[in-house]
Amino acid sequence: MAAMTELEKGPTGRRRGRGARERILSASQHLFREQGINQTGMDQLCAAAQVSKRTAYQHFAGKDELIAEYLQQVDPTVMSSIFDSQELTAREKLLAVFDMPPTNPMCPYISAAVELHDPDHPAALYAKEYKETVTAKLANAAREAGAANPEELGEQLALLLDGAAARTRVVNSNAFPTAGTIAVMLIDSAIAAGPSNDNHRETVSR
Amino acid sequence: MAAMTELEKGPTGRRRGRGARERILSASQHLFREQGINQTGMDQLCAAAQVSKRTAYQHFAGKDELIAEYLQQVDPTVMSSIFDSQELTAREKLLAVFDMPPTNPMCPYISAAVELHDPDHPAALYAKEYKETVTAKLANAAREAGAANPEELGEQLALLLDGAAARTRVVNSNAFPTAGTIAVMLIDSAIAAGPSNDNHRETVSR
DNA sequence: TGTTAAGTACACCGACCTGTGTGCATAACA
DNA sequence: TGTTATGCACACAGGTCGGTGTACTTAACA
Repeated sequence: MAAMTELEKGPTGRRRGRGARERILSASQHLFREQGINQTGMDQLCAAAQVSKRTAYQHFAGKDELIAEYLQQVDPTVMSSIFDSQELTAREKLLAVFDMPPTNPMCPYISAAVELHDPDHPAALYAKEYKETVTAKLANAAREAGAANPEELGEQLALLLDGAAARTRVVNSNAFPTAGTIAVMLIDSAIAAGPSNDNHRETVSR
Repeated sequence: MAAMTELEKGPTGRRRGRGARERILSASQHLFREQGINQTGMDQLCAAAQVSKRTAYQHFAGKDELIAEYLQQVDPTVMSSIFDSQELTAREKLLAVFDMPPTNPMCPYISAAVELHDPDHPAALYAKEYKETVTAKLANAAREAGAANPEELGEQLALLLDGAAARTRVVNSNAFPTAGTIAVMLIDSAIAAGPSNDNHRETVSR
């Protein structure tokens, strides 16, 4: 509602104008997540961003392009607060991803892929790319933690994440704790099986 | 394409008319799954079902009602071919659910919940109900298999299922084998921990 | 054969959607 | 201060959507 961020008057500093683009993307974060992409019209979005429709279409070639940029702005660093943390051990990183939510309605990447329903849509391609990046980061942390098969563990944990997100949406209870429980089992089992002999942490493998 | 079922001329036997309702629901199974619910208009659906639009709206109060009935017809028995099987042990039942797909694009229940985006939509309520039924059946089979905590194992396996479905959609590779691998671990671990002492099969708990 | 329920053909409505065209205001920078 | 990119207000085009009204044919059953 009245919590329309603080850039209402625009940052006044970007380039020349009054930062309409930022407001549009900011509004899309709210509306696309809370109402869905298809349920949010450009008129409503422009009104919420306090931007004229004409301006919106000067910044974005069309709604599809806006959707793609919206999705890219959801988490541009791909959970770097977890994976680039200096304070967490690799094992703690693997578990931290299950403590993030309850984000709003659901993982925006799955939502976008389902709502757009076109695997070739730029946003759908980015969603896939994002998921693959997360999986790779999980695999890296798994390797660092000394897992027997880091790629496999990464894929498994990624699946748990997606399962928790999807299930939380359909059924109406937080499924992340359950996913976390399974994750602990998988991680401990994989680490117990070990990579062979040596270190279990501080093996920065890349 | 030309594979428009076999009831083109209608079953000729139902009640009086020519079975338009069945054709509509049959067409919705194809179109809603392959194109999505929002992307499928009533005009297209009626054309595919070879039914006049007027007739469609005499059978269904509106698109929402049609969606709900479509979803209820996807799997009315809730995987009874697995759970009511006489030939499968309880443990085999728990694993069999991961061998079903690759169904078309994705679990229709998750799709519906995401696409409709209204938790109170009749179809969304049914999706939730369906998922809860599956979870309960998994828990039953888990108890029958002698799992330490059947409810927990049921919830865990259900989460794996949803994760595999969602992930298969976003990333573009079949995630069910990975889910199955995790399932084996969880099941064996839960059974090893045992309910206490007695039987590991043929305990028809309901 | 006649009655009646079921289905048909097709034009049409209002709402909403993405996207434009145009003329005007204004903030930023030189 | 003047220039120019940036943004605004607003009407409107063209399309699609869900849903309806009307007058008709046809299939089922008595």
